[in-house]
Formats: sequence, C-alpha cells, structure tokens
Amino acid sequence: METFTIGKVARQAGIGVETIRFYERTGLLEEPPRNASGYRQYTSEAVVKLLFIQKAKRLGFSLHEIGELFALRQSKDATCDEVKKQALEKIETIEAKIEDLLRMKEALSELTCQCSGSGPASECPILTALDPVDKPA
Amino acid sequence: METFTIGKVARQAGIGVETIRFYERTGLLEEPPRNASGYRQYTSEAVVKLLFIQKAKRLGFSLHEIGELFALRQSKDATCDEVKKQALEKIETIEAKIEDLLRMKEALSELTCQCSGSGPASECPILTALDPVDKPA
DNA sequence: CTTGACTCTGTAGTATAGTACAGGGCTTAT
DNA sequence: ATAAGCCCTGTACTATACTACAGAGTCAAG
Repeated sequence: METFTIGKVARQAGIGVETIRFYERTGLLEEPPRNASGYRQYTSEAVVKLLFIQKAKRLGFSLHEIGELFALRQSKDATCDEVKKQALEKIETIEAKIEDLLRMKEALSELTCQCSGSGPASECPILTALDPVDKPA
Repeated sequence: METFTIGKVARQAGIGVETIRFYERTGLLEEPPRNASGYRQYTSEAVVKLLFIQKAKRLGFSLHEIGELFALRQSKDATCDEVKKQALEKIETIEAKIEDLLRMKEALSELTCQCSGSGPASECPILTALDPVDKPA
C-alpha cells in the first residue's frame, strides 16, 4: 500500500506538519509506523482522519470530543445511540451559546440606539450604562 | 475618603483577589496607592471599574477591548462616535458568531435525524457523514 | 503575645489549539 | 558531491483569562 510522509499528508489534509505531530502528541492520532530513517509512514487513512477532524471541528467539536468520537467508532460495543447522544448534547450547547450571543446583541443594540454618536466619550450612554454609579436612572 | 484592601474590593466586586492583581499586571487597572506596609489602597471607584469589567465581559468584550473602552472614556479627545463604532463592530462579530453556530446546529440536526439510534457506532450515519470515504453517497 | 486571617512578590500551572524554532539527519536532483 | 528541501526531536512561545502556590510580612482579636 502506498505510504506518505508527514508533509504529503499535511498538504492533502490542508493543515500544517506541526499540527499533525501535535495531534499525535496529544493522542488524537495514533503513532504511525516509521521507515528505516525514522520518518513517519502514513496511509491514506490518516488523511481521512485529518479531514474528519477538520469537519468535526467546524461542527464545534473540541479535539477532546473528536477523540471520543474516534473511540466510539473503534469500540465494538459502542452503539449509534451513544454517538447520537453526543451530537444532541452538542446541539444543546450550541443553542445555549446562540441564546447568550442574542442576549449580548440585544443589550448592545439598545445601547447603540441610545447613543447619538456625537459628544465626548465620557458622556457616551454606552459607557455610562455599563457604569453602575454614573446615571443611576 | 474611605479606602479598601484588595480583599474587600474583591468581595464587593464578586471576584478573586488574584484576578484583581492580574488585571493590574496586564495594565487593565492602574496601580493604586499603597499604605505604609505596601498594601494596595483602593477607593470605591475600583469596585465600580471592576463591576464595569464584569458587565462588559458579559457583553462579549475581551479584556483588551475593555481596556480600549477605558482609554476612550478617559481621553478628552475621544468622542461618543468612536465608542459607538466599537459597539457596532462588536454587534457585527456577534452576529457572525451566531451565523456560524446556526450553521453548525443545522448540520448536526440533519445528521441526528438520519441516525436511528440503534446499531453499532461504526455504522452510525453521524460518523460516516463526517468521513470522506465511507459511504460516498 | 500569639494565632489566624489577611497582604505582599514572584513564579508557575490550567485549558485550548496550535506555531516556531534550534540543531541535527535524510533524500533527491543537478 | 553538494545544495535544497524535507524529516526528526525537544523545547519554548502565542493568545486568553485566569488560578495556585511558596515564602515572607502585617494586622486584629482574644
């Protein structure tokens, strides 16, 4: 089977060489076999795994969570159900984040509406509203 | 004027003593005067500032951005307009984050719908969908 | 006057996800 | 054969926002 050096794998996966070694250090990727001079020998499976990591990261999974997904997939005992549970939990945390951000946006929007955009910053309603003593009204 | 030790200020602001010293180290808070034995002497203004920091953080401002807000407020030249501009920029980045999260949620929701929740994890559609080679359909 | 609670400085560790070398060895093309 | 370009290990650094000491000094109550 064809093997690739770390640089080729990195190019195929669109990431840096150092990042692959970092993933290996942290245990996210297993250590590949080495050739006579100690070079890592990857198969195309490594590229697949790295692309999986990129996609899962884009879906908001942390590297730790991605590691758990790998473990689930490799475990004979693990069921679809456990994977689905993780995905549903992730959806909930994403929803909570969205709620937080919407609240932030609302609060900021209100403040910017109150600000005419003229006058000194020291009297800007955005700043005074954050201040707990100035302008208690 | 009444002064407070760092511990009292921390309790009033609802944060840790170490956090206040950290804010001072990073330049977010100016160094307060010291008493004869080198203890920091804060006025209630420090509490106000710390509460401001908490609120601004909740609105999604980083400590660096909060520092910029302090600078704007203290600058005689700064106008309301600059503060408003920062707030509007923050709203935009918040909106972008919300968009990202909504996309993530959509993608994950679709995947969980395809997963019956039964069967081995190795055949879970959530995992195979992330995989670029298995199940090319 | 002693004990416990507080303060001080300085350093180091936490988590997340990498990035950047230094100083060596290997490979490949000319 | 030699130079460019890759690979190796190990360490240190980036950013963000703290948090946790160690070891020493200070303050207030009993």
